[in-house]
Amino acid sequence: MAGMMNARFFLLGLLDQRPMSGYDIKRYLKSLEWLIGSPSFGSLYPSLHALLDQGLVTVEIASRSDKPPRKQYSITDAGRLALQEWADRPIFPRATLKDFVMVLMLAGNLTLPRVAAHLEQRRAQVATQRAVLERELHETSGQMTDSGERLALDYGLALATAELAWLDATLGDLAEGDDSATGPLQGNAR
Amino acid sequence: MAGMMNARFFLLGLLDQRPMSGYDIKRYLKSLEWLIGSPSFGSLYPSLHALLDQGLVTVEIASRSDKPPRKQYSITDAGRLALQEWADRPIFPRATLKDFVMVLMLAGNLTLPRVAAHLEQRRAQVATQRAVLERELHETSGQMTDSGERLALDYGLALATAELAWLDATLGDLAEGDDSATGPLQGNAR
DNA sequence: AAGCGCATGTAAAAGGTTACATGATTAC
DNA sequence: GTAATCATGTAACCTTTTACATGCGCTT
Repeated sequence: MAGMMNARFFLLGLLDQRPMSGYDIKRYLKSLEWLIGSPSFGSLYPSLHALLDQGLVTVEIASRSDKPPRKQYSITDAGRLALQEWADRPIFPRATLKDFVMVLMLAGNLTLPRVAAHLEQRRAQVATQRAVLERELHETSGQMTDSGERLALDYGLALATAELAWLDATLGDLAEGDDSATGPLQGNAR
Repeated sequence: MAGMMNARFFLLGLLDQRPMSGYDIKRYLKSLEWLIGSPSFGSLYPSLHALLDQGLVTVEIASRSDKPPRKQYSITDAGRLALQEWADRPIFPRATLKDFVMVLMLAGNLTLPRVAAHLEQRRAQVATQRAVLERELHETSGQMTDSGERLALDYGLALATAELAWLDATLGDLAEGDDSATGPLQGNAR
């Protein structure tokens, strides 16, 4: 699902929101398959087993009358501790869009300043990458090089610009509703 | 670099633009590492060897006076044929942003109608995904569910909207300069 | 001769996907 | 009883990253 052994921590974060079975997780993630992909059962179940072996989650077999029984996984105290440590780490330089969305998904477990810190880090990263793309585009625009490369650079530039706009707007919302109750987090999609 | 054995065809496409060494490819891809990631040498060199074994590329050792010698890889006729077949396949449903950028990069080797077809396919895919995200966002907005999920959905919505705008603008440019010489392909990044 | 940037390569380990196998329960 | 959905799991295969190993050629 993602390199850097992120996948397991992400699953742990989902289980911190509410206990779920493997099947539940798969369905839940289906709606954002486009952004982060939903893991295959062939990687999902072994990941849950690994978390279990590490004592970060517990299982409970939930038998229901009308449907086959399922295994409900719940996070443990040790799991919450490990998750906290993971979420506190700064985004590593080569983080992808996927990595960022995974952190975003877990924002509900984080304090507002921590969420803001993650957004700021992403902002810095995207701004840097945008500058790289722009420089590259200007350098290659002189010589009539490959049109495919120009297309790709232009596309990347458009996405980076849109992402920066969203980050700024969302960061603004966070600052606005700073310590007010639950925090509003209105939509900023244009 | 990407599942679906795409990586090798992508490399082949780069070599169709101009002969390069492994080191060259790595540097070339470095500027769009953010979008598609640049492969590690540990996967790059074996991929080139595989292309060589399949007869899709040839090598030539280029000795230069001032620097260590390098292996220049060039595409063969068989390689061009295989590449054509690959590029003609429609984008598969679960294609990621990365997959799309890889096709975009190779646009220079494709005819204008083919490029347009790829963009249209991507447009349809993104529009569908955008609708999924929007529905999900409205469904969950009633119940005060997790704020992280709302953030992620809103983020995805913003990106999808921006991508659709870029696709429409670029598709417009392609139609405009339809059969005029080299095709302009101006920038549409906002 | 030591160190650095260029350049290529291999092996071990990790992780994921595909395909297969299994079983419960409901609906026909 | 047979198909369909729900639900979990395993194994073979493929690819990638990580870490290491090697060597050329220039500079100090």
